[in-house]
Amino acid sequence: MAGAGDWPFAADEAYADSSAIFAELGWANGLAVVDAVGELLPPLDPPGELATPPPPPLDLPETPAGSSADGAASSCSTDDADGGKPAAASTEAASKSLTPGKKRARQPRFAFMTKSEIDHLEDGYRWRKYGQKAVKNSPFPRSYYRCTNSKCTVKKRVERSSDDPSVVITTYEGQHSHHTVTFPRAAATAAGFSHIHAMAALAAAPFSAHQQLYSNLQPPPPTMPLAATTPASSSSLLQLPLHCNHELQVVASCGGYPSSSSSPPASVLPVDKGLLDDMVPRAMRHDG
DNA sequence: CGAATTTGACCGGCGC
DNA sequence: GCGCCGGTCAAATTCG
Repeated sequence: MAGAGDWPFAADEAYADSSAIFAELGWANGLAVVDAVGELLPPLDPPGELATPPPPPLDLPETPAGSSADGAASSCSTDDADGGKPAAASTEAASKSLTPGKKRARQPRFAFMTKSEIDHLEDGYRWRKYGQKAVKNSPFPRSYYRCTNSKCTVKKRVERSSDDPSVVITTYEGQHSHHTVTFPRAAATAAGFSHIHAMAALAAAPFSAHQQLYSNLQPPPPTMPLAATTPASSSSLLQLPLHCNHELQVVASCGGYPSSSSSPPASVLPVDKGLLDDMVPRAMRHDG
């Protein structure tokens, strides 16, 4: 597929720490941080400090986003495992159940940080925890979840930032092959989970959408097809075209809001229309 | 009773 | 070659 090379997580294994992913995205000044109450939070204080250990020079082996306009294309999709250096551990363990010589295709990853006291945030999908590991340099364990849909291979990792325990780092891997099972839309809205929902929706969006998103995120913003009507000089509002002809607005805080306002501009507010609900045609909302 | 979680073991890649 | 580490498996346990 063309353009897949835009995926910045080519050699995701290089990102020892999830925060490094953001750094790579140029979000070091303020990751996509949302609060469980639905408010987009200003960039975490010491910008970049979230990257627990100073993000090492991300010298991606040979699949850096951009090393190839279309060559590294596969880097993100699945077979990049061969393109870049073999995954440190995300695949081999799985290879246990695979025939020798066959590596599990690596899935694209999408990570975001959420300020919340809850580790495992509701995102509309059902997950089953299959492991928990202590993380080096972090007092908090990392939990591994897998989508309960047997046909869905999406996984997600949840861990707390060692620098800011109030921040939960969620990393999705793969795409859902189905749609959200159930989600208390009203409750979610009431609880202000819109942003989280949006992020989760992103994780569920077609990969092409991811690419779109990331290509938009790539700094410096080229001719960003932004819908932002406000001086999004420091924050970026992205419109993510989805397959169902709806648009999901995602806020990527890249340095805070315009100094003039302490809250997100109206146009940056979450779409309060039931993100997944609107994204997913009702007819398609059958599990599996 | 079935589903989900917990937890220790195991595997393989990587760095030294 | 060895030890560390991340990721996964699977049996045991807990929960609804």
